[in-house]
Amino acid sequence: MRRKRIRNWENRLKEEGYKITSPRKTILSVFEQLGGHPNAREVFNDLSSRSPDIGLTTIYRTLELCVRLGILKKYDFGDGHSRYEITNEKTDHHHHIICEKCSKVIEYRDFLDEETMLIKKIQNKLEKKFHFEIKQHVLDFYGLCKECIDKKKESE
Amino acid sequence: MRRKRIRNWENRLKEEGYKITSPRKTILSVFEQLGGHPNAREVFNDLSSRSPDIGLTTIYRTLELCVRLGILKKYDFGDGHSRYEITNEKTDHHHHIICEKCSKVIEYRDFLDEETMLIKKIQNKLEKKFHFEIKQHVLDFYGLCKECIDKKKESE
DNA sequence: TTGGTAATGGTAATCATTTTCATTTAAAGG
DNA sequence: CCTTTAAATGAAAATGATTACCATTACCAA
Ligand SMILES: [Mn+2]
Ligand SMILES: [Mn+2]
Ligand SMILES: [Zn+2]
Ligand SMILES: [Zn+2]
Repeated sequence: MRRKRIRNWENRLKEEGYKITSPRKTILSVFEQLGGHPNAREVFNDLSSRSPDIGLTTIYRTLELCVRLGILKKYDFGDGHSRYEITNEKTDHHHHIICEKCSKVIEYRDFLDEETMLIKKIQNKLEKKFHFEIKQHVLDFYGLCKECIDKKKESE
Repeated sequence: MRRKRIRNWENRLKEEGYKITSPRKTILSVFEQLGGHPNAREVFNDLSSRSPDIGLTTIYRTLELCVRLGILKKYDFGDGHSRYEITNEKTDHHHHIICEKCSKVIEYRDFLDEETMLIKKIQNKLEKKFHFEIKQHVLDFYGLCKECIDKKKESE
């Protein structure tokens, strides 16, 4: 089991009958290289020099397509625009800590064992009680990052 | 300790030097009576017959003001518009189960004891590790509600 | 009761995202 | 390789939520 299929997302597209196009390759490369949680415009800006021919429309379309196919995850951290993140073994499930002041996002995936177990337990309880079929969960913490705490102290 | 201050939000406004106006009373009454998680337009529609003189602008302003003062909580369930909910003893902290198909929201607050304790524990760990000051958290589950599961089965 | 100031509401402006439609391109065959 | 054809693209216009402006109104402290 060496490095598993590079550009695994090309397969996903083919599987579903979508074409592997130049814009799609370029847009996905942004996620493979930069990582993080860019929004549509940030992807657009990042590409503006390298590929000024790719329209913002196509970026939006590609991002949403990839979300539908599970290639990207879509997040809303409450700052007014959707953010996207590539799905793969490394970035798979994790939780976020978000600064309410500067929107910095820290992600962590070194869950306590209890953390994972308990969430499964809660999920089972809820599925039975409310007859839901639960697909995923979001556990995000909101607060102030170190920098914003310091800034706040100074200005007081 | 009988029922604590009715319309406690009037005090909050005064405390912060804001005026108790007719539109503000009316808008907050929607939350006291209807409950739920309405968005700005739904509040506007609900008021359209009773108080057709209140502008959508004022509703947006009032909602955001109340969020700043902690009178309302603001949520984003990913369906494209912010939703608001009144904060009080009864509705205080709870988690959500959201249907990804029809956007139905169920809320629950009968946490397992472990649930509450573990979240505190995780929060402490994170505060130390990342030097954050964590103010709140969101634990929401996403999936399909009973009705949407049934509909899906039928159409197959 | 009244003056000063915050609040309001209509309208225009923003901003993210979607739709439309004419043009281009991937990829399946030949 | 060359054609064919539906899918994909990009520019521009449309949409929908939220915000900014500004002239007018209404709290409320004096
Ligand atoms: Mn992340
Ligand atoms: Mn709720
Ligand atoms: Zn910060
Ligand atoms: Zn549903």
